[in-house]
Amino acid sequence: MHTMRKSAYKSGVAGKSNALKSAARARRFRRRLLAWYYAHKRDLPWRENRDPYRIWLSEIMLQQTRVAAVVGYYAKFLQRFPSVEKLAAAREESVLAAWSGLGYYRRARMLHAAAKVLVKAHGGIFPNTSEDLKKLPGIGRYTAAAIASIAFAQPVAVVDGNVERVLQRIAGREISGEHLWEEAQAILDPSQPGEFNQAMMELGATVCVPGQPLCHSCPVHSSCATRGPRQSAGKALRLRKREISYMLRRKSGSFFLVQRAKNAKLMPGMWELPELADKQFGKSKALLVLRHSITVTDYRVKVVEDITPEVVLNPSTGKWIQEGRLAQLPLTGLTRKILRSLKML
DNA sequence: CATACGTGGAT
DNA sequence: TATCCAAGTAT
Repeated sequence: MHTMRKSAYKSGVAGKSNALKSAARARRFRRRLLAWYYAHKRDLPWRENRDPYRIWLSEIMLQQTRVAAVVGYYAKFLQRFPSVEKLAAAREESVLAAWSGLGYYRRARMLHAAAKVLVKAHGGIFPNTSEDLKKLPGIGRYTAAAIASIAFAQPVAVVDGNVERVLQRIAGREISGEHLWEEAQAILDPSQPGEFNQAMMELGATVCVPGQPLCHSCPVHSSCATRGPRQSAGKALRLRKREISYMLRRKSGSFFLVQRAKNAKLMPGMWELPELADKQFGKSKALLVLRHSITVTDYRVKVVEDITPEVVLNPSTGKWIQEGRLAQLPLTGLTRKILRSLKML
């Protein structure tokens, strides 16, 4: 049996929620939500068991990433790194290669770093409390609570984007910062925290969605103060626009690729097609033009055939890579997308 | 507390 | 086409 830390859930024990004003209402909410969850939950691969390694991996992959995008990566990653020991023993480049295309590559580096800590300092055994899990690289407050509740049944609530939206709609008002965590903890069913947390997120992801929520299908609509769209507090951040061109050099089954600087802020150490100097955009015939956005910039991307190499920005870091080796290399998502568009991957 | 970090599907 | 935004974390 694991040790509970008072600080981790003290605010919830009294069951004081502003969103659900009485204990009776909170109980009804829990009962209806969980009944709905058991009947409607999606059959997802990380719900097969409570293996903390599998739960952990799923939670890291799901950070800011849709379920649909994760499912395929999850299966392949588990096949490649079936245990925390295997992951810890791997080279970082292999881990990044398995992550290539999923985005937010820092997650993969921190996952790898955390695996090494787990094996070296914890004998490969996962801490079973939110507080201790949070000490590992890449595990913040949300992920720590998710793993602790799902894998170890620790009664700690999670707050992610889904839970935040559900709580706001239920309460019918803005809730922010620490108050969100207090509300979530107050509503949590402490007897089945992992299922309850997942039920809240499932509701937010499939019913209580942004925009037009499916209130007619909602198991807790009678508890809800909003029952409809919220006024969006839209903080539309403008994407910068930029043009960029890459060169495709191909020779007897090999591609010429360059490695990004190890200390680059964006995708350090990952491999991509050689980039051409800015002024080269539009000067030669495009093999392919596509759009691609990377965090805060919206790129118009042009891929040209092999032309004068002196306009290549960073040729010295380049290498000829055999076609068959591409899968083992940490390619950027954009490079992957380009090669796939050209049927070369 | 604001910002950067990737990508692709939904609206 | 343009914008939103998804099971967040680190700085």
